[in-house]
Amino acid sequence: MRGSEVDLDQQAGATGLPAPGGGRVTMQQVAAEAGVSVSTVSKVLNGRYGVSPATSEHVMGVITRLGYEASLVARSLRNRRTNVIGVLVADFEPFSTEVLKGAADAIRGSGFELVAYSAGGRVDEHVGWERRYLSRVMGTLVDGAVLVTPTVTDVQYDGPVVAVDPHTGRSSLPTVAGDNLQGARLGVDHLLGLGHTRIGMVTGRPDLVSAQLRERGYREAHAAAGLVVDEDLLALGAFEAEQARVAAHHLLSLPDPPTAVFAANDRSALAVLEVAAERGLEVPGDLSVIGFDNVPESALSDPPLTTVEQPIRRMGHDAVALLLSLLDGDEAAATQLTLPTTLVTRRSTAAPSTSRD
Amino acid sequence: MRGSEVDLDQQAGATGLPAPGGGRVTMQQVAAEAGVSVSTVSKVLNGRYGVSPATSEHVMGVITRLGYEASLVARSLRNRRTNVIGVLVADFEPFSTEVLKGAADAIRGSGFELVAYSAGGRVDEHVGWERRYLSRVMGTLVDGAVLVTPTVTDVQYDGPVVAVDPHTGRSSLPTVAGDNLQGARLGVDHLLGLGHTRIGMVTGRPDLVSAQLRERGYREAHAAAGLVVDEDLLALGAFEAEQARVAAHHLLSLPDPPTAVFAANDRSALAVLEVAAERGLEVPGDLSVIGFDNVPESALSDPPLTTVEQPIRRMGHDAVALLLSLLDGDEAAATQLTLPTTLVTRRSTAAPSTSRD
DNA sequence: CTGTTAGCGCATTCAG
DNA sequence: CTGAATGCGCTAACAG
Repeated sequence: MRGSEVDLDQQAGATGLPAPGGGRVTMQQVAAEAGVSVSTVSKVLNGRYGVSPATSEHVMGVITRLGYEASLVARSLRNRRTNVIGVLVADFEPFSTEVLKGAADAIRGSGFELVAYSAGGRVDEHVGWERRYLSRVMGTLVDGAVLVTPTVTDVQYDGPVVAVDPHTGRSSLPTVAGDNLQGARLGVDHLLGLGHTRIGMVTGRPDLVSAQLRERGYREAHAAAGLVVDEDLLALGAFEAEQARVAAHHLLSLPDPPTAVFAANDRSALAVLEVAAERGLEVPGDLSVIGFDNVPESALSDPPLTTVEQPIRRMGHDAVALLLSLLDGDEAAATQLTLPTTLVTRRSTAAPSTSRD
Repeated sequence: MRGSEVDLDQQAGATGLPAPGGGRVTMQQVAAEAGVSVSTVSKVLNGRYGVSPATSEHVMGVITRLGYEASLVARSLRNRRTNVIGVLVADFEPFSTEVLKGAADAIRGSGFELVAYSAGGRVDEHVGWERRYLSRVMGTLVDGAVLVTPTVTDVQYDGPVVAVDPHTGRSSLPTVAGDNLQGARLGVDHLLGLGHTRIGMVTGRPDLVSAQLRERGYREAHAAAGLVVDEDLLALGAFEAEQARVAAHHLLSLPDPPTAVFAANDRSALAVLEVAAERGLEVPGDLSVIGFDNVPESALSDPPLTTVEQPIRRMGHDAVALLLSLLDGDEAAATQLTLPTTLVTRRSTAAPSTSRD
């Protein structure tokens, strides 16, 4: 690990030795090595005028030779503008990483860099993680931020912030979301069309608008079909695997259990699939299951999941594009985007069997 | 956007007004509002002794009221330790995001936070992006870093750095990788077992050991089966879609084209699938295709891709776990991990048809 | 117990 | 054309 070179004292001003293969190279060291002052190095680095070509070239040489690269942190602290966009997520899971891929698509060639930040699932400790994260990075590390599935509505903030699949409420944040209402209707109509009449729902995180809209779609679809919904058929899944498992067990233990389940997201749907398997239920023979999101993982299940697709990558893309416009001073860009959803039919849904075993 | 509150001059010392819903709250503002000095606020925040309970409580109150949160950047600059782990990627694509998910799994409950950093695909400009990234964030923003698919071998660095799927060469970096040799043999043996004898290969990025090992596995499998490999059947895909398309076209235009293709990664395999479809070839009827990686996307193709799985998430997990041990001072943890690969049979491979159409 | 001082790495005045 | 001084937001000595 340790190189065979002399071990310099990193604390002190150093003597200007390259310390090849060693720790971070600082501007101090470059300056010392080049025999100039720190500010000259800075000027060279940023192409400021007022440096002789000779000095400039010499310093440049030292920079490349030492492999110097400015510290993102120090530079951020000094400058108002960092050319870095932040994507703030509660956790890195299939949904947020899809958003990330879309964000990366949008940032390519823009000259911006991307930083994705997560406190590692310590979310439940504090609802409102997004405000904390924002405070930590906004205005210093990043010029603007994309919030993925924030938990609160009042994320008023000075800098440019765009929310993806937000807890909208009466928030005025620019927003990108899927058409959750239409999507839910699509999903439930599919089940209805197959002939199901007892359709359970594993609901999402109650504080998110997306979850509320999906439940509303479930209800509207029933109403449109002239069916009344049995409130016992709704169970809280909270967009989360463990809770969804509990919900699934509850629904399947009902005296008159549902023949199909609409899960508020794919993660929940996958949990329902698991529970069904554990209870010896065939999917889709004994139970149809449909999800929401169409994360790539939904195609990996057995059977592959029928689900409502939202264009997650595109949501990430559009969120960043919107953010870049905002950073460009285009206030008019601040809108609430809604992207269409579509039904992806795979093999977890079928007509109900006439007799239940 | 702008709140209805007074617009404070953010530059000057500020008068201590909360600026609710406004920009970043700084420690200055907290101190002013609480009527104490900045250092006192710092002490309260970090639980240092030497603050009266009364003051402490008061300051705490102001902190929560103003919603203050320390700037990650400023804190990083001052402290040697930041409690943040960096995952450095060339781009956010299916492979690197799987690693991210695994990293998140490993970090949960460790008290560390996760920052994923990408310059947004500007990689080809400079081979050796990892050294630049490292310089930018190591020692300041992050305590240690995971490098995903680095391009060079000589990433000597002082701090704890672990590489995932590296360009190993004679590098001494701690490393986590899939068993590429065994995986390639698995894949090609599968094709051989099906009865294929003319098997094309879309090779990977020549500078990566993983690519080299996969090609070696391809050759060894042939040798073990007593077959000589036709060098015309090897085409460069570089782990990248566009290049892989070119390679696929080349292979399928050969006078005596292959009946099966082993692609060095899933991205390439997916490209081969596309090209086959464009040329009116049935998969697996006319052409069998097998990939490598088993990214979730590989199940979404038509037909779903048969592929060699490396446990990517686990690789991310283990890389972070290793990094945490290193940070803990456990030098012994610095090893080269190789994780087993397995064959995932889906529907893109079959026995060759006796007569080609 | 509290405030003042110094400095992390860098970019920007402003003097020389 | 160059370097010394200043400050970004924060923490850690030390002095009061």
